[in-house]
Amino acid sequence: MSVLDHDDAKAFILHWGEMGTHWGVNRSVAQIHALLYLTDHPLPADEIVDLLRLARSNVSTGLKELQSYGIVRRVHVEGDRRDHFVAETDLWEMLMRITAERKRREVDPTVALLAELSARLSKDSSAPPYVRDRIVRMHEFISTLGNWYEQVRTLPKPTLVTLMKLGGKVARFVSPRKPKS
Amino acid sequence: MSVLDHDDAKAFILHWGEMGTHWGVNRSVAQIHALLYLTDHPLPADEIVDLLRLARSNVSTGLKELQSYGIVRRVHVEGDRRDHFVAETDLWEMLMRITAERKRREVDPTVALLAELSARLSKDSSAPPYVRDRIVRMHEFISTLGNWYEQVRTLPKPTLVTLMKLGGKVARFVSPRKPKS
DNA sequence: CCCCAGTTTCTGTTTTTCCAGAATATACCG
DNA sequence: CGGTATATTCTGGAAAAACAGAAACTGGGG
Repeated sequence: MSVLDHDDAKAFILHWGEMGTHWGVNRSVAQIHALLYLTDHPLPADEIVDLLRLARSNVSTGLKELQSYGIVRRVHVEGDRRDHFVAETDLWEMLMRITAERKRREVDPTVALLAELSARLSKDSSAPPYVRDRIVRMHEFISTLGNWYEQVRTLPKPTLVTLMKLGGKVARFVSPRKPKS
Repeated sequence: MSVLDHDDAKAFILHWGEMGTHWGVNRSVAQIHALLYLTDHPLPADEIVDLLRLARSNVSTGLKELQSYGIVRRVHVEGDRRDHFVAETDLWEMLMRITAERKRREVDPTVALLAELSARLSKDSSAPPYVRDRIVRMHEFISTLGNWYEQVRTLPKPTLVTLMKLGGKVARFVSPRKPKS
């Protein structure tokens, strides 16, 4: 008796797995996440193995990965020596943690590289000006996005929700010359 | 004589390629994009082949892909029968087009699936309530994000830039009870 | 201090993705 | 209407990623 008895749950897990592959997350990891997300009680690794038909080793690696994102955590279940796992179910929280971790892993190193290249290019008079210009602009752009993200991510969840519901209307605050039309 | 004579340009192109692989974009495609981004004049496919050491066929496929994202376009060069290609250099524009296309390709189908599953689960009394609940919440969440994105993306670029520079300060507009502290 | 359930790391295999070159198609010119 | 230059699609092989199973490790009992 598990969520996998339901075709809709199965469909969700499969889709989530595919989705993962399109965003650079391995299929098994995404499937494990989907399974835990749908389940309302902690699951031990063995059970994940049975349900998703994955090798024990992959489940172990996958769980480690999900924990490093902070969207799955180990919990202890009374009277069972095995580790059990549960997923974050607050979707805002989940999104924030995933984006934060991906920024750390991929965006930050990119910004670091761009900073280095920008610095070197500014001194190198043999570099074509348009190359320098484009690297510098890319650096500024990604840095700015990154800083914006770091600021926004610390806002309280309810504020974020409100802002999102506002949608395009936030623009009113910045361009007061443009009335409701 | 090309941008590839410069080590910094080379480094950028290689890094951009790797970056691609981490986000589900194939390395060649990302490299072609980086090369065109750094170059200040239209390049014909053959030249991309020489510069990046890729097969002609892959360059063709890659360019098609980049064009489908709308971040590279074909231009004609006086006195040359071959197609030439240039990349979008406005980074906001680039970001918007990439995100729009990825939403179309990956997020929209996901929302569609979630809608279907939600609908079916609401009628299926045999489904555990927590499964229904979690699918429904995921559906609402992603839909909301999607709608927010569609609204924001139509805002004029300068407005977006201003909003971004505001950073966390936008929160002031929504929670007026919290002064500057 | 040894045993054993539970977990992680390692290694060879399978699967998937990527890509070079060949084959095919399309546009342009005389 | 050929012929040539350019571009795209197809296909088999190479490279990379994912995975299963075995081996190694860990940490509580007894």
